[in-house]
Amino acid sequence: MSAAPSLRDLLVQRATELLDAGEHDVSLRAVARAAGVSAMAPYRHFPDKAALLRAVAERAFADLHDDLVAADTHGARETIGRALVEQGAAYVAFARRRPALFRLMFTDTAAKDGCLPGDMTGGEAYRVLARRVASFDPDDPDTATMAAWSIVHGMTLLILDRRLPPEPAAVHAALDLFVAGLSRT
Amino acid sequence: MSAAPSLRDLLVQRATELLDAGEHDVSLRAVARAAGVSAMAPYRHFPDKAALLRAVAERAFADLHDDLVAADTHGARETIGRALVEQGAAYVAFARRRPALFRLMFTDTAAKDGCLPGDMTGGEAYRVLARRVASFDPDDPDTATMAAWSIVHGMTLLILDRRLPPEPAAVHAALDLFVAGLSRT
DNA sequence: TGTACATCAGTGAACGCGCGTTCACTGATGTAC
DNA sequence: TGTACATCAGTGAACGCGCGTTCACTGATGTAC
Repeated sequence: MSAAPSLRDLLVQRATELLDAGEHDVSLRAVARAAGVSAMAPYRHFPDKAALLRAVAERAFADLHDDLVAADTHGARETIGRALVEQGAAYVAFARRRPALFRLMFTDTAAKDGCLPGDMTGGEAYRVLARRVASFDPDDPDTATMAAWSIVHGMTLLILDRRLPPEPAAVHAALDLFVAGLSRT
Repeated sequence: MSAAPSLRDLLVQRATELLDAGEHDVSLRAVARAAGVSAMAPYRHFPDKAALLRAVAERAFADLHDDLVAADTHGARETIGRALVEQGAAYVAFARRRPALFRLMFTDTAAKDGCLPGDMTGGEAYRVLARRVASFDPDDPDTATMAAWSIVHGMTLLILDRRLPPEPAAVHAALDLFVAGLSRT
């Protein structure tokens, strides 16, 4: 672990910035350009483009994890149900703030075949959600977690794809409805 | 409406077939090739590539609509809750059968900006779902429909992206959980 | 201390590729008189 | 019936583009003796 800022880190950083700046897709050459380096330089640090994107997704999953933890602990000060709703809202908010990055994290393209970057099941971010859901439905936590993740993920993508309105009030209402149903099970 | 099979229809057909054959993306030239026609021929029938894809998505939405209606009426012979669950399972099954087409239908890319093909809200397929949901929660049907669509859509994409297992039993379990919660509201 | 060599990050030109789209065209069909 | 012209679907060559990746290289740094 050297203290010097490595080109590797810089490339991940620049790629993330390009995605956050609205680039729906990012080319290896563009990342190199943004880092002020030749088109070939990235190959010193990554075997190919997919490997760079995998590193970008991994760091993004860590960011998402932090957001979920923050929302969960904040919400838990009121009620357990509130913690779950706040987690969902944070998930949506993350994707709205960083849509291209979010799609990169979750979309399984042929290029990434066989190697899911930041595989959420078994990942840290997933566990934050799973633990909170388990406090509601200890009988079948797997099914409840699957349902919870699905509703949040679906709402997120439907909003990104402009099929549903992005209003926070609507998001909260739908999540409240789901959590209310869970509580009464 | 001529009886002769137009090249326009053939292009839509071939594009759909290419997507269903596993092409994650489809190029205008590939579609023309598959139709046995020069690369320029499609421009006689569509102003550009996006217009062709829009036509493909529109036809696909009609197919999805038919699947949802069939599942709904089939399920409704038992209970109303069953109809909703079966609709959700049919949505997932459609996407699993035709993943590339499904992504084309719903993903809002920069290319399609300002013109959502088969906009589901306000579309026929959406109404099939909305009507069934309304039979559960007449107080706030919009929120309940949003939640229902979200859970189904999210489960679908998480399965396509290999974040959740595709087992029908798991899908049904999660949908049952949601519908049970809805019923008790 | 000096020399010889290995390592390693980054360069810059070039490759082959498929793409969407342009352009000017061909040749068949329909239609007006 | 014949001629002149417009319409229209499809052709085929070419454009410019950015891409991921290859290749042989340069020049700085570290290390063994």
